[in-house]
Amino acid sequence: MSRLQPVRGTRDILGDEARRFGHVVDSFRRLADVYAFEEIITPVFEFTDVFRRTLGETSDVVTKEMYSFEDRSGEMLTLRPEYTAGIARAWLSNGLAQQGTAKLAGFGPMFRYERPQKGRYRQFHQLDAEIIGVAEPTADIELIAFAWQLLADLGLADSVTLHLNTLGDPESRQAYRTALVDYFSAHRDKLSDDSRARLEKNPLRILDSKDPGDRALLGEAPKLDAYLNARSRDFYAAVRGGVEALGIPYIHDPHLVRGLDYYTHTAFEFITDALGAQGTVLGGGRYDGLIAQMGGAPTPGVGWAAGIERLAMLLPESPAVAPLSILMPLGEAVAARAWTLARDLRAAGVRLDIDWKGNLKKRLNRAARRGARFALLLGEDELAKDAVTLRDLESGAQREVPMAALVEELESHDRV
RNA sequence: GCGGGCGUAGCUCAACUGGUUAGAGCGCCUGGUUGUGGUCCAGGAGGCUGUGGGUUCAAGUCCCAUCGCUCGCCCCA
Repeated sequence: MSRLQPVRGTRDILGDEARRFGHVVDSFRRLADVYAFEEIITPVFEFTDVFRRTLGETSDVVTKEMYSFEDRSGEMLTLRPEYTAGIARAWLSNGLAQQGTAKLAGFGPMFRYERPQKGRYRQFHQLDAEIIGVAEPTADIELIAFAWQLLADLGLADSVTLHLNTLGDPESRQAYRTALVDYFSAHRDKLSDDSRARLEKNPLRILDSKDPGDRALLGEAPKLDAYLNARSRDFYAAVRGGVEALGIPYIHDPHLVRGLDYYTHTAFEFITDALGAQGTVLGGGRYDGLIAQMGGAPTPGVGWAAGIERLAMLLPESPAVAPLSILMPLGEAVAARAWTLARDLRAAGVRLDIDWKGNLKKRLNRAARRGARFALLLGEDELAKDAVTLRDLESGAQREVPMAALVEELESHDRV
């Protein structure tokens, strides 16, 4: 047992959970296509530098939270902790700049070496959507529209809240940062230990501290609004205008921040209170500085990512499955016909399983407990007539149906 | 990396202050004779009590360590 357990923070997804997971992915892919995003599938691991360059050498993230290892040829590799860096790398590797704007969407496993919590695993899965090459707020709005429609399609419109903020352009952001450092430095003795460390490494993060003492200081703290230049103000106004035009409810959240320097302008998160401390279900923002920081020509970008497991957990109900039919061949003599019949029904899209084993009583019993809708009995009597006995497991009614008419018969019942 | 709670069949849980072959329900399998279900009856499989040490005549029960789960903190790209 001990050796057969999964690695810490990893897990098997099966049964109803797998159905929910699949439903989230299906909804995302359908909508990504409708919004005219191209699918992009990037490797699950990259050279460590790809992530290190985007995150900065000193951050906790690099030093203790990436799944890094050396391969046999001595290369330092890292299992991707997020999608964006890989997409940015792919954009550069493939010379996609030549094609102008790119709207890219993908999903898959991500890896972070951290202590598991509710809805937070070492291997988890994300949906991701990015627009690269558009400097205008239209891209931000389109991404939020996409995200909102996805959440609404999943039945989550009422259980999440959109939090929206701006970090301003680099000039505004820097001015604000300086003001914040000045302010908190003056109150250094009242800050929590954690926030004193943040003062050095990541002052914006003090704004979303959970420490009550820190929070008490926020009231008097400088507000970003006062430091936004005209360009930044206009940009944010345009994003808000778009979101409002679409009728998407949101709250302006001045404490919603991003720590890294390449983030600019828009930051947004869809948050639920149903998942404890891990309430963000979908988050994103603009990262105009990222591609330049990776070594490419300065290129604007916006995107978001969403945790598939978290979305799956929040689904109000299990996804519907198509009615299940079970073919029950009775006796050796009908085996060959059972195979061809099953093949034809499946080719026509009927969801069908075959139960070969046990007496009929056992088989009907099993079928009922599986929640099957129809039993198809094929014995020698039926074979002689080129028919099956079709039994409705809900009503108990049954009658003989010619094989040729089966597909139509099953489909008409599907709609009941 | 730090702190709190918890680990007994697939699942939900029992086992008096340490005391003999660790039990129950659900689920699963088989049977109750030939092709008609969810009920009922009978039987069966399935546990090195997470793992490794220690204390004791005796450990599921006490102690230590470790692994895992869980709720938070740090972090959240």
